[in-house]
Amino acid sequence: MPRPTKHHPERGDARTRLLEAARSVIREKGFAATTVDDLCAAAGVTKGAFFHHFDSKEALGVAAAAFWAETTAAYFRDAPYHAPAAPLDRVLAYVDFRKSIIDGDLQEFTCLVGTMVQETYGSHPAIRDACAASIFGHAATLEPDIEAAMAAHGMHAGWTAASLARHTQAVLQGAFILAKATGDRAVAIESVEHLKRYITLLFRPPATEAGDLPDPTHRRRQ
Amino acid sequence: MPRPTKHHPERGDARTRLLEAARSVIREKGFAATTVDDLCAAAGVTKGAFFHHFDSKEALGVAAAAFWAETTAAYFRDAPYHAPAAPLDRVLAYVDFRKSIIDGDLQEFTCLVGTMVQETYGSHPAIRDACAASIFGHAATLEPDIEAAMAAHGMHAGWTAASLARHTQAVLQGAFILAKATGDRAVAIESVEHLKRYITLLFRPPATEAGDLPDPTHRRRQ
DNA sequence: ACGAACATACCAACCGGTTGGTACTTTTTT
DNA sequence: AAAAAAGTACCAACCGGTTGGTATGTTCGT
Repeated sequence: MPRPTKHHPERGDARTRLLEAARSVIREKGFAATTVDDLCAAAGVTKGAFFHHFDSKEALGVAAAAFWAETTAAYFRDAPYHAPAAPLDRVLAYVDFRKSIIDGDLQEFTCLVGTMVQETYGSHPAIRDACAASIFGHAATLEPDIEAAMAAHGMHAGWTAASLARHTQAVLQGAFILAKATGDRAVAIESVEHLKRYITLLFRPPATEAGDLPDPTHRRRQ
Repeated sequence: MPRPTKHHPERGDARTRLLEAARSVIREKGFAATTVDDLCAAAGVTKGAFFHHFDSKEALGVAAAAFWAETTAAYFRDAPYHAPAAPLDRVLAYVDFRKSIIDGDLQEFTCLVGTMVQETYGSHPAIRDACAASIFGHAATLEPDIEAAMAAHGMHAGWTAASLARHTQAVLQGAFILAKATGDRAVAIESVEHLKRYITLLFRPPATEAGDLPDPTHRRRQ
């Protein structure tokens, strides 16, 4: 492959191409099983270029997690689920959106950092931290809507907005694992539907026992 | 290290020791990053013994998943959560039990097959299938109690007992990932508590509007 | 005696990382 | 403004340790 870049390359520089290659190859094979040569071949660069941009394979892992955090943040920031006026509807629209993007091949909808952190949490703390920042940074973007929904429904629950936000990510990560095990995304979609049902039930006022007075601070919405 | 086995070894034969070593080492480092030498060292055997019992590293992965399925099946079969008389209480007791065993170090409570399947689903179908059998085999043990609970509560839900059983496993697998990312099991416990809340809400009769009569057959929609 | 259960020694391929170099751009000096 | 110096981006070839796997024993129970 003749040099595609003349330092004003048309298809991105080597660093970006390596990060994009890492995104797809690591999602398919995992971090440890992905060799530096794999990444170089997928990116169409040589090893020299790899180690020019990254001090080590571990450094690439950290950069790949950061790259993932950036690109997904932009993707979700521009996604349509922020439109609904009611905060609870935005939360539910997020879940629906996550469900809708479980489509195509496994390596297209699964989570790079969820995959990587399982392999690296013990041996590569730097990668683990970068993955954690991506996961919990994304979870944190859900908190304002959840908190607003809790306020709008006058809830004083035994759980926090932050913990529910984290739980949504746990369900998604677990759904990806089950999908990888079956090779079928249906089982992932199923779990996301359970998650949506959970959130719906959380914000539904409790059943009134005979003799109970409905709590007027529990506003219902549907 | 002088030979510890005299063919009636006191601490198990080489095959079992290798499987036990695989259980702990792979949970810590992942499948790909675990070398055959790692396993031999942890088991206190030589490579000759390894390849006497397993045709390849992949074959060990399959056997480790099967070993995991067997040992966990026995562990859960004898666990105390089967005691409650009411089926829903047994389901909730299962969730409580899973919560209670999230204790100690990460590699002691996380799931071997959940870790392995992420790395191997693309490259080692045999391991993936063995992992899937373990996960969904365990999920299936929950179905009778869930089904009995649905019947006892007269539910006609938009979800099946099997799908809820699978969802519990998704939540657990996701909880393990988050725990690995933070290094703190608290976030895993939190998600299991959300799961318990979900199941509780699922089986709670819907809110009654003012003037509504509680429906004795707790109909469910959606 | 014979096969199952190990051990020892070894290998070829592979893998992360290095070396030394080229082409091009930017900055500094004059 | 031109030349010199320094820096960036990348490449091809190479290196030494590691890895999964093998070939060939040796021990032990029956």
